[in-house]
Amino acid sequence: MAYWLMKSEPDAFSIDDLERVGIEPWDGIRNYQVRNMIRDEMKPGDRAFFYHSNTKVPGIVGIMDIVSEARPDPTAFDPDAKYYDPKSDPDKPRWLLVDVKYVRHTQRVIPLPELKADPALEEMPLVRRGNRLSIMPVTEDQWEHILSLEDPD
DNA sequence: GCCAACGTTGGC
DNA sequence: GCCAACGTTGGC
Repeated sequence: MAYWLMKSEPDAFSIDDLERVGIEPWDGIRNYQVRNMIRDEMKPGDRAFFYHSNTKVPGIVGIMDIVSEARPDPTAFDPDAKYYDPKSDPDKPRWLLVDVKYVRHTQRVIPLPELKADPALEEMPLVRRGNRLSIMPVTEDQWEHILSLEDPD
């Protein structure tokens, strides 16, 4: 079982939205490195942090389960979709998604500056300069460490 | 295959 | 809203 961190802008899709719907196709991935990771390494049963990006307080806000294999992202075929890609052919899909399932909110938002300041997390791509991956792997040690930050005492 | 221009991400 | 970083596009 592997661990991940997945970013979403809460204005587009938030942890509260995920709680409401339960299971959601994580669509809109348009980066080859991320696509290859979900295709080759992500498996049902893996667990992920939900991260709010591009918002007033960016940070980790919840936990979810990966509940599907990677499968074609139908929004790539939809001319009206925000992430429509005319080069993605339904017979040979270029973009993939996985389904994610709500587990719970974290006990508090764990803000990015706190993650950045933590020596135990300095290897995380999230806190490294210039990183732009919307999905990234988290080691088991990092996962456990972040969980230990939930309770500020 | 090079690389300038352009678009996107995302913190601040 | 600004802008650094970086991926993609397309002319050559």
